[in-house]
Amino acid sequence: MSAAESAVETIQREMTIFARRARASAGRMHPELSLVSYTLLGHLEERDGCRATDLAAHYALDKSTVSRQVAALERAGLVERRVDPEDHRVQVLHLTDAGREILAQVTDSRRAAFRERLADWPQEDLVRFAAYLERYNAGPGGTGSD
Amino acid sequence: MSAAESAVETIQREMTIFARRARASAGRMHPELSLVSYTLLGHLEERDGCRATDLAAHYALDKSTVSRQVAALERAGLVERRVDPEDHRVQVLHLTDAGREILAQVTDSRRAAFRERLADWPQEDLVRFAAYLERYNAGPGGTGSD
DNA sequence: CGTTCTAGTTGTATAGTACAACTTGAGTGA
DNA sequence: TCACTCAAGTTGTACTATACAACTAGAACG
Repeated sequence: MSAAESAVETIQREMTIFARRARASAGRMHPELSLVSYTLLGHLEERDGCRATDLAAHYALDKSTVSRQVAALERAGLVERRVDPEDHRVQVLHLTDAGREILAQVTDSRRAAFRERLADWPQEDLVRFAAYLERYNAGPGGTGSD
Repeated sequence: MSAAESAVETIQREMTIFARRARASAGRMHPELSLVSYTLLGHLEERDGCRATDLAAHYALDKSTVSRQVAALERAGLVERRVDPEDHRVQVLHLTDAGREILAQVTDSRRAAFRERLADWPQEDLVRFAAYLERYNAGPGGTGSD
């Protein structure tokens, strides 16, 4: 096997390990906000509100899954639903102030954890690693882990 | 914000994106072998057999989780348990031929996906990216995404 | 020996997910 | 206008992955 092929295999394996760990630890780190909830909240902030169907499509989740996630987030007071006056089937989801606050908090704490984990990395390596990750995620979608 | 801090933030964001995408797609790609099972099988092949406890420690899984996963894999005929003659508490897990075959199949298909995604990367970058990921995952546990 | 440690299993509970059946509202063609 | 079809969400149900706690069985060491 060439060095490139073996590197691809390593990348595949390590990304897989990371994905599994991320999910497991997200729950422990932030019992109030699972990785999915965090992601959905982030999406709502980014888009400044959207429909449940959009979330389902964007994250390849079943609409029932999104429905229950949103219901939980609403129960927790982190999002609110506003019925679209144009189409009464549609509920436009918005972050509440509390939701915005928790999202910011979790983002901070996640960032702190990453920072600690990467504390002894030389800056040059951090920058290069970050660039590789961006390049990977920005790459042609659909075939990798998308 | 320093370049190092901004790099940390990028790493956090991109890793999160990756994790979310991987989670969404892992199950759909290989219905016959979950992400966890695949990872465990891969570990067994790499180490040429190991104990359930080692798997649990290495992947930060509860021993009960590993126990059930292994039981399922054994039921499927993909691994076999050999009681350690030195210590009868220990079961050394080994891939069966069927396990090796399925692992190879799934690895091929996953590798193809990754290879396609990484097709236009210079080998030098692949090797460095792989090294960074290994280093990240091997890093001090508990705080990042471990 | 008995105590304590280790490897693994089993009981129980929870979260996240999918699929299917349903409800409600919107659009559309005769 | 009315019936039919399509779209957005909800709810019933089932399954998987997971953790934690309680347990069994074997080993190690005094």
